[in-house]
Amino acid sequence: MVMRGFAARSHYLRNGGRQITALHVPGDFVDLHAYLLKVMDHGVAAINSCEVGFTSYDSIRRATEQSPHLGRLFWLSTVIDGAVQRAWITCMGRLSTKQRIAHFLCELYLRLEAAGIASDNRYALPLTQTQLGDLLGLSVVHINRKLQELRSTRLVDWKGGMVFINDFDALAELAEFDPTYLSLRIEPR
Amino acid sequence: MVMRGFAARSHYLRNGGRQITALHVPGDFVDLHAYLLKVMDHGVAAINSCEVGFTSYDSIRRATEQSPHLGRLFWLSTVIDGAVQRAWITCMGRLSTKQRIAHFLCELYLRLEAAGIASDNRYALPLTQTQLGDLLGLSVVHINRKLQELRSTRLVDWKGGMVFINDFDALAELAEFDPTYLSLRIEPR
DNA sequence: CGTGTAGTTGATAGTGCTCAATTTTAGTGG
DNA sequence: CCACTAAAATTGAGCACTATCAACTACACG
Repeated sequence: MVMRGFAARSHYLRNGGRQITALHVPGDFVDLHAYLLKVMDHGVAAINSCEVGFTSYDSIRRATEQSPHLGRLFWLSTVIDGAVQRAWITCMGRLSTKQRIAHFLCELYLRLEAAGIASDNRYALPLTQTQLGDLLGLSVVHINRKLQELRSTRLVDWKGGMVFINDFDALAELAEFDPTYLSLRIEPR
Repeated sequence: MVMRGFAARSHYLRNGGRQITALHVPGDFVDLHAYLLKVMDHGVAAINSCEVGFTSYDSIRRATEQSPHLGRLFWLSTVIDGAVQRAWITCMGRLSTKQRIAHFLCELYLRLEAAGIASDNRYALPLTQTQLGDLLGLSVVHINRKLQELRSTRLVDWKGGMVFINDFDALAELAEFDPTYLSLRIEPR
């Protein structure tokens, strides 16, 4: 489990290309999948300096057997990861570059807010533009240009590793972002 | 659970666009996610004429509580779905159109073979090119053209709703397809 | 002050989309 | 068995989007 910092799950390709398939933030159980999938075909790496916690598979097994409720929570955690991945698939397949970036920034804000490490429409985002490209399936150059366009709308800013969302609702509207898939408790914003 | 036929999980966008985020084939538990996620933000629809089985959430809950092993199998099922989605993300982000199509055809062959409804490198694929486009995040026209190029390589054919894989290994090589993520039993091919 | 990484820019070549038309296929009823 | 119809597949043309390559700038660090 990630306690502090960001971690990325990624695939590497023959030509040196890379695709990040999941971004894990503090509070995320990173490798519950691996508890069930004996063979993993990809790697998880820290994005920045991370603090992580470990548990033995044995203790997870015992916990799930002794407490079905806890078992369901673990299961739920992986199911939500799946919902996030489906949202990413839709982003990558059908949204414009600007929408993809906006969608990602919206998603991450809500996830970090839920984790208690973001508020006031701002958060630290320790990614390089190259990493954002690997995450969204785009080249750095293109990310850079579309990011400039996005900044010029004044809806959002990202500099010095900090994201400032000036108008969350408008940004979400732009990205067709619907937070339902994150399964967060619905609270008045 | 799908007993016969294909079903697709998809998101719809404002502009009428559609993205298929998962394709379910016979033997797939389609809505285990929904057992845990009380709110779903997308739909599941039959692709062709389907035969489906139903179970109550109650009986799933009872089964998982009485038999942790069965519970782990259900969980595993959703985790494998997640692995497939991650593979799709990589496809959509970093593979060429021809590779994406080839990757999809390879994946589906192995899944159908495991379900016992495909063998001899051939299977029935009841999708239109439009649906394949919605699945891979591409336009019909583009799908059509790249499909022709793929056919011209003689590695694979697809006509009359039947796919014929003439050289699975070469097709997999082209698509950088590694079946690990499907978590199928490894059998000599 | 040198060094390396990240960010930015311009130019060019692919890649993929849209629109619109045409051909083929499958299914229907006579 | 044939005519009719709707859906699916195919084609061409033009344009928009995105990648690549190659510089160049900004910034942090020792």
